Amino acid sequence: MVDGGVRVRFAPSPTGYLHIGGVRTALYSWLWARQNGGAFVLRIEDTDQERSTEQSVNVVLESMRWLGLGWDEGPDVGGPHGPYRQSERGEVYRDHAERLIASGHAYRCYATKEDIAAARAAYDAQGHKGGFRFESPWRDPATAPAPPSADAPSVVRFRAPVEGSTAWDDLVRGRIEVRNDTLQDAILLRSDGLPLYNFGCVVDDLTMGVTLVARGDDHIINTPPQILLYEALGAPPPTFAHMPMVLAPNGEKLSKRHAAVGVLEYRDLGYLPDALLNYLARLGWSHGDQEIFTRDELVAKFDWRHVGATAGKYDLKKLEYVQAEHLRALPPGALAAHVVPFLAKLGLEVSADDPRLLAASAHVKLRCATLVELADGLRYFFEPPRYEDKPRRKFLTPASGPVLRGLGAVVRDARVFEPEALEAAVKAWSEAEGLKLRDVAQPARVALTGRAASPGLFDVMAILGRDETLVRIETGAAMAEAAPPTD
RNA sequence: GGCCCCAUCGUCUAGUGGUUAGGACAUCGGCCUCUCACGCCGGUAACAGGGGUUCAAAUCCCCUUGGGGUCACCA
Repeated sequence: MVDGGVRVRFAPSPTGYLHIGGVRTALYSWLWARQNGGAFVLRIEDTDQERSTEQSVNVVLESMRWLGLGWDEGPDVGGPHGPYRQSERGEVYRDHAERLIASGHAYRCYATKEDIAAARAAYDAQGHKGGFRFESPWRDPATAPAPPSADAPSVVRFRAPVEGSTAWDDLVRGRIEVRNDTLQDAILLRSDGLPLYNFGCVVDDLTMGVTLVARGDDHIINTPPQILLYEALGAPPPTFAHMPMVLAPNGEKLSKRHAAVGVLEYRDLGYLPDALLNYLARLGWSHGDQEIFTRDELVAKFDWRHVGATAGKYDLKKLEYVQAEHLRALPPGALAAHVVPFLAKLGLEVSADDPRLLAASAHVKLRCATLVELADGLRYFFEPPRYEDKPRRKFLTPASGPVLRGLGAVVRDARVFEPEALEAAVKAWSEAEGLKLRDVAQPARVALTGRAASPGLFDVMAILGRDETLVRIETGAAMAEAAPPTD
């Protein structure tokens, strides 16, 4: 043990994007560390040189930063137990492997992959229904043959006990017990000297003083051999929490085929990190009937007792709902700041403190969920309307020409250019003209926004201002008058 | 197949022996209304099946069924 506090780690392997399912593991770990004033450690498990890339490491770091899941120790910030990339910890693994060999808990095995395949084939040929367990000739020192040659490649294997059983109290599943005779003599160090997952993981968690290991339940099967390794190294194992997986809506393993699974995709789609985290937190954990949580609430209220054991299906609709709630809860200034980059993508250079942006966002945010949608709904406040074909043909007809002209006059003469006053003036005028408000409002809406749906007409006018409003009504009237007659 | 895990509305879940089985998303009605939303009101909808234990079981135990994980010199 390195010190007394809570130490939790997130240990992704950099093989592409940071998966949404992995984020939930990271989140629960992070919440636990923050709630307890402990340390959150980020470790890169890159011993699979086939699949790990430097670019992927950057994706992981960038994803975690965007999510706001800050780490106290990790590959870039360092820390007292580094390095934090497994590829740089070869010495630590070799030391521990030597210790295990010296204490009799491990041995060198010279069997080749071919030897093992042959043993398996022979076993199967005897009509067994499974349960193959490779018996290395080097397991028993009394009968072990000499190495095939002086420089023969070898792996280091764990001398796993065959008697008894191994058990632990899982934080989310309770007690789990497995008979030791179902375990293999796992390879600790490959012939190239690199550690295999179960060994690297244990050595790192041990030397980094990790007190709680939270991971997906596909690792339940790895836990007994890991506990045995802790025992062989004379150290108490950490607490384990195996969380259920995140499945696709159809029950399959969630993958690219079902939805965006890379965290950064959600950033580009216009989701808020806090919303994504909120959704993920609630997928598998609950706090009574509460659905919407701020980040601080999550830190304060998270508990392992209410983490469920059932696999959850990823529900985009619910995510969207949670996202919409967070979007609406954002203070005007923060909302504006978030949407500015998305406006820029549309070619609109708008300042985050632009009064029109602040005002318009307050209305548009009630009609969308993501920042991409928000930016789209904001467009016509910052550029001339793009008149959509369908609403234009339906509402900017010759008959609405005079209506728009009349409306223009009312707007031009309005004493106070504010929503309530405008509404009162327009209603009074339309009643006097014998027009229903909707027969005025729809053509006006299309003239003003180019669309059939928008925030309240008078709010739009007020935000646009008198001059711009008049220009657009004029434009709309002209379009209406030039339109082919309807029958 | 062996080993391990899981099982409440379509989905996420509340529920820790006694509840009209609650909430949220989705869905379907209605209200509001200048459109679209928001909001509000209401409806449909679940304890996988079978045995036990108990005065009493969604809750505890067993079996069945169904789903999932894992059986690598991947993680």
